[in-house]
Amino acid sequence: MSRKLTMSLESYLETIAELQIKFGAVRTSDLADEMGCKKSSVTSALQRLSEKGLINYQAYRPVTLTIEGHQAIERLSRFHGIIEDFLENVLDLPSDFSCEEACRLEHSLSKRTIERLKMFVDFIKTDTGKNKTAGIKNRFSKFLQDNED
Amino acid sequence: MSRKLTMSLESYLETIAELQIKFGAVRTSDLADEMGCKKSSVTSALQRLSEKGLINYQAYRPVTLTIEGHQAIERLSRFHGIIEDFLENVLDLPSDFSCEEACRLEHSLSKRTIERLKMFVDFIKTDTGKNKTAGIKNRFSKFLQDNED
DNA sequence: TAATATTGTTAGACATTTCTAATTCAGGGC
DNA sequence: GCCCTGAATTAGAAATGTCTAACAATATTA
Repeated sequence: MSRKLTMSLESYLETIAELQIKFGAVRTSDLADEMGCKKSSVTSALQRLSEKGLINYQAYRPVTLTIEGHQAIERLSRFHGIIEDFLENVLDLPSDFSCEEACRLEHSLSKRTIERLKMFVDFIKTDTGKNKTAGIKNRFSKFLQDNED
Repeated sequence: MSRKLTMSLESYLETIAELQIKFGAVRTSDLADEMGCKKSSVTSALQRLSEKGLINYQAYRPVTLTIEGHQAIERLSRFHGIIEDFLENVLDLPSDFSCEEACRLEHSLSKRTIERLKMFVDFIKTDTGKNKTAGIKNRFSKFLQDNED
């Protein structure tokens, strides 16, 4: 079994982390609801995550993340944050959409692109355009308004 | 059979289009080389693309795109171009890397994000920062140099 | 043309991901 | 303690996507 996670398993792992914070114990049904799939699919995913040592899983019991599971999540959630920040605060997309889109993209963007994207967001936030009044973000907002279809 | 393409089939279709321009006829072996997979995987993909009506396929003969195939490609290659442009000319990443990354991302980014990204790249290209000398691109380049690790 | 080399396909395997349907388990009520 | 209900799992199917190895078709070339 390879160590690398598929997009699907990454999503399950993240959702486990979310629900753990939200509810404490994480049950199969909650995961199925949140992921929009059947419970049997969840069981299958849990078994595969368990084989990879990312969750503590025993049949018929709530699951928890292992240390390794938490580490895997950490990288993902950092990626998610950077992408969401870019979509919402640079591209000026609505926050709910940005979050959903980040959920997809965090599994596709390479580390290299992510890190550069972070640099760019940081840059945009500090850059004021030297004319004091309007930073790039404001000018882009105006640009969007001027170019509405 | 669903009409929607998977990432994998999208990649095969694009590669067929590329090779068609490059070589005229598209053979299984060329596809396998370009995709970095075995010929039998190509055959399997070709059969599925054929069922979806995207390519003209007959065993042991070179393949060509159908009208539907061309249409599918059009959307994808536009997406690819926008993403590559962003990576290379806004994030200032190397062009070969940008192309590879765009190949992955064109299958993940939503239409909405792509269109907004295009607006943003257009904006960056016109925005000169109002101080005549340095546009955003130049300032970001400088920012990157100042913040090297 | 006949032998050979290349190219392409099939068959069969395996992993992933999902579903439905059947079964098993755990906790609460009696 | 026994039964029932709901939660969870298994079994079995299907689609995708890939591989290896065996086989078939085509091309080359002697």
